[in-house]
Amino acid sequence: MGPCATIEGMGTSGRRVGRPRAERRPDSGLSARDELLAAAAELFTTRGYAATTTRAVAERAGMRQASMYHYVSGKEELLAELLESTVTPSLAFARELLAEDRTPAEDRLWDLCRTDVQLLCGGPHNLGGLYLLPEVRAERFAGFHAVRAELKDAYRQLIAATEAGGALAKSELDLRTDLVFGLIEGVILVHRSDPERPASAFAEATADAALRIAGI
Amino acid sequence: MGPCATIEGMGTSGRRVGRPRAERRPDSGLSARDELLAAAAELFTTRGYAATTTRAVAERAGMRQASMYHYVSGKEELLAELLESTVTPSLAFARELLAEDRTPAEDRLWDLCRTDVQLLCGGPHNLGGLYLLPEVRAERFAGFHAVRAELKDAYRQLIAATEAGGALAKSELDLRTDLVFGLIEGVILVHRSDPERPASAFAEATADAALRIAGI
DNA sequence: ATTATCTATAGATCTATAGATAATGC
DNA sequence: ATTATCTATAGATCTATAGATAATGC
Repeated sequence: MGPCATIEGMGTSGRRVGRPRAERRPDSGLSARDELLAAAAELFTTRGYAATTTRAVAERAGMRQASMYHYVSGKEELLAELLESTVTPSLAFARELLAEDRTPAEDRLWDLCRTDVQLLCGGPHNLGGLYLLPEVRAERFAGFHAVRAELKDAYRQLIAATEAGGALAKSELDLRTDLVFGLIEGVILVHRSDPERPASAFAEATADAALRIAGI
Repeated sequence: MGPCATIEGMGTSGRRVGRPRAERRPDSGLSARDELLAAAAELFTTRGYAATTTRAVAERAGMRQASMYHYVSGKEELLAELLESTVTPSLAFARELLAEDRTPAEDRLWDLCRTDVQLLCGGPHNLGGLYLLPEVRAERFAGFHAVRAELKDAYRQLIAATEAGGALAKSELDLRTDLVFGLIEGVILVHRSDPERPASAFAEATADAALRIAGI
């Protein structure tokens, strides 16, 4: 490895292949694709998906509208990737928790709620807000929905494994699961309207509230 | 009043002034403006605001795109009116409850939660879903936000008036208010993903859950 | 030669207005 | 005469492609 080695995709140092950009900007350290994703995250969550133009995304990422197509096929791909990248860490954590069967289910449920809220609200752009976009229901994002459904099922399993949850009939268990899940998603909205509040304290309060809803 | 008297704005009977519509449809009993509002409600909640064209709204209301402008100034006016018409009944009910100071605050809070969920999820088009649209944050809809803030304050007052709420510090009271409010709005999302479930049972379960969050 | 970008633009919208038209009302 | 509608369209987008260009790599 010579002195020119760089991490792939990163624009770490001065000279880069290809025609220079029209407007130079300080190097963010992100790859062009990641800059597009970050730009899309901010614009989609604040203005909405349909209201965000490809020009707005590209220009915020520091390139011209047409150049975006060198990295992605269009807006849809950006949203699909953002959605999946947001829910995947939550699901990974949920799976770990499901496997820890020596820890009381109550504690694991609390942990999942707290972590989920923290992941959704803790990032720079309130990525959780993406879930609320009406366009997300489209067939195109079935992949995201599948992962999200699996996450919801993890909530259901944990609720069912608690002392109070073990006795519930199926319909009652479904209802509580929906309420807990609804609280987590509703909290995204609250965070959206007041992004100043620190996510960590908020996450713990939400987890407390979720346990109360679950009946513990 | 002769036999031709009709309720104003209603297309109650056969002969109407003005050029006939290009496509005749059975009379819905609604005024043209209300048909536009109903069409907008359905399209905005399902496809989103920005993704809904004036053509789609007008055509669903049974008229051509340009004819819409005879009744409204554009999409914004439709959304503004829908938002206000959705939150106003909730606020009216909240005010009634605040005045009933002989009823325990716990009971009134439960009632407010139940009624709010019922109003938001009970209608034909999940109007509550309008709250979630990213465009709603725009300055243009300040009127709606003012009413919504007043409703939230009613929640806060009721929570503060409960046994458990009386002892809370301000920051803790705010947090619980946000969590309760977040639950109500989150429930709209749950309802959106499963509109089959009867709103009434759901509304009561949500009210129960809200009281638990409030610490009762 | 390869790559990342640019500029330019065709084609497809979408909104809001202008002006015509087909009813009823008087 | 008044009204509610229509058709037509100008002007303003917005997306995605074609083709040119300005770097580095060999």
